Amino acid sequence: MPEGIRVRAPRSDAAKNRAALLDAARAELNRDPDASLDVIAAAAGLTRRAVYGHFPSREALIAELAEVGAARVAAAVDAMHDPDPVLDLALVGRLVWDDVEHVRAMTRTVVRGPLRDQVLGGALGPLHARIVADVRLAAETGAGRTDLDPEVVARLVEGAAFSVLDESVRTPVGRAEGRRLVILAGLGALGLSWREANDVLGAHAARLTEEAEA
Amino acid sequence: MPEGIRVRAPRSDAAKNRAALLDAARAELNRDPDASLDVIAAAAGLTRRAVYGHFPSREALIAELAEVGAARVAAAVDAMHDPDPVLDLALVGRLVWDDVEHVRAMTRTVVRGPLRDQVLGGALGPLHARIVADVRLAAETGAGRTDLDPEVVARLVEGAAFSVLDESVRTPVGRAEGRRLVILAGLGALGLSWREANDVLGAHAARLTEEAEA
DNA sequence: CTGATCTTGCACAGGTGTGTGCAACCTAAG
DNA sequence: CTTAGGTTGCACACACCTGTGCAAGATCAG
Repeated sequence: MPEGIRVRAPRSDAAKNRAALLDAARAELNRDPDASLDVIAAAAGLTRRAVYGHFPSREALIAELAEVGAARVAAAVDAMHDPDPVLDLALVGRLVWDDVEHVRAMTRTVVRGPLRDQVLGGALGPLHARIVADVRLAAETGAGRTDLDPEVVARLVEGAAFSVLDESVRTPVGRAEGRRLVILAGLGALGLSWREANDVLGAHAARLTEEAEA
Repeated sequence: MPEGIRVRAPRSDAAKNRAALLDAARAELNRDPDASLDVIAAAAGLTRRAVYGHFPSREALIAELAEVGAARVAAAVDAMHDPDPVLDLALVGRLVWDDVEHVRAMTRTVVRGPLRDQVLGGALGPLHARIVADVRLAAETGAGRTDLDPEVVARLVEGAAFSVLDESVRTPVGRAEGRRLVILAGLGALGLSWREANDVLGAHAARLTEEAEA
């Protein structure tokens, strides 16, 4: 929606600075969820005042940050599927973790904060739907639990992932260990025994735990 | 430690107002974790200024609130034990839930906030130790998972309980349903399959899911 | 009733944060 | 080079919070 009559193209450094602001915000909010615009702008090599040339408010900045991140996750997860619901769930766990692992604290604050519904209901809506579908299919197949509503189970699965996120923020957890924990915790919430969960892990090591080829 | 020479007993309404402040704080912080002293004092029928007659600072108020709550939970949990680690874990889940169910949001903010370590390492330290012991014993018995460090499993079990707490804050969950969810989620994190978890629930319904006799 | 205990109401100091306005100043586009 | 696009640095207004001081009033103990 081009509203004003541009007599000249926007300067190229504008977009660059905007991106720098988003990057800086991601990094700073990853360290301190309540980082002020001042420190974010400084980290981007700009002034607080300049931020308002790119974003109407602090909230708008963070919201865009969250949406970009959510879109990234959604894209990463959409790139791989499996017909087996249990394996698919494990796969989702791995993909999400890989994409989020380096911005754990930031993810945590978004997912625990007021942006939660906006993000989970927005770009990540399809992901939730996929989890619910997997849970339901697993239940019908006999692999997953049938004692709880699939919607609730999906929430517990997601909650288990968030628990791992919490744990990984408190005590350092490596990338590989994080993957394993997310998958095991998720399958546990789905109703698998720990042996079954490990069987899944072992039977599909290539897709679940091994590093992607460079 | 009686520091000043009291020529007269303290007024009886002082203690009452102090308790009212704690109650109001519990209620208000249950609605808004960042409730100001102003609204808390008002809810207690007092002025913000009067608060400082009872507590040296806002932080001290909240800290005392958290410690009182933690002590309550610790006492409730200490009143009942079982030698079977799996059943004991389920029992702990039930007892904690019953004690916390009516202050879910408040509990959530304490447990997710900076007071976490102070509380979990303080009055609730023994509870964590008990969970770790149960997890370890369950692993040795063959009932619980052995693929993860007991300390990590304990964290996952606690995390599962917190997930249920989150879920119950978002969508209303009855007292009985909460109990069931906490236990099932906890045993799932321990490594039981959903059928095994339900078997435990069924075999000990009296102690796990039924209301205590009045 | 008397007086210590508590509460009130107001004021103030100090802090932190967001959002705006504006003149001066760089810097890239043409 | 010219000029619009972008940034700076300063100013201010505003909101909100905590913590304190102090005089005046209310309230309970003895």
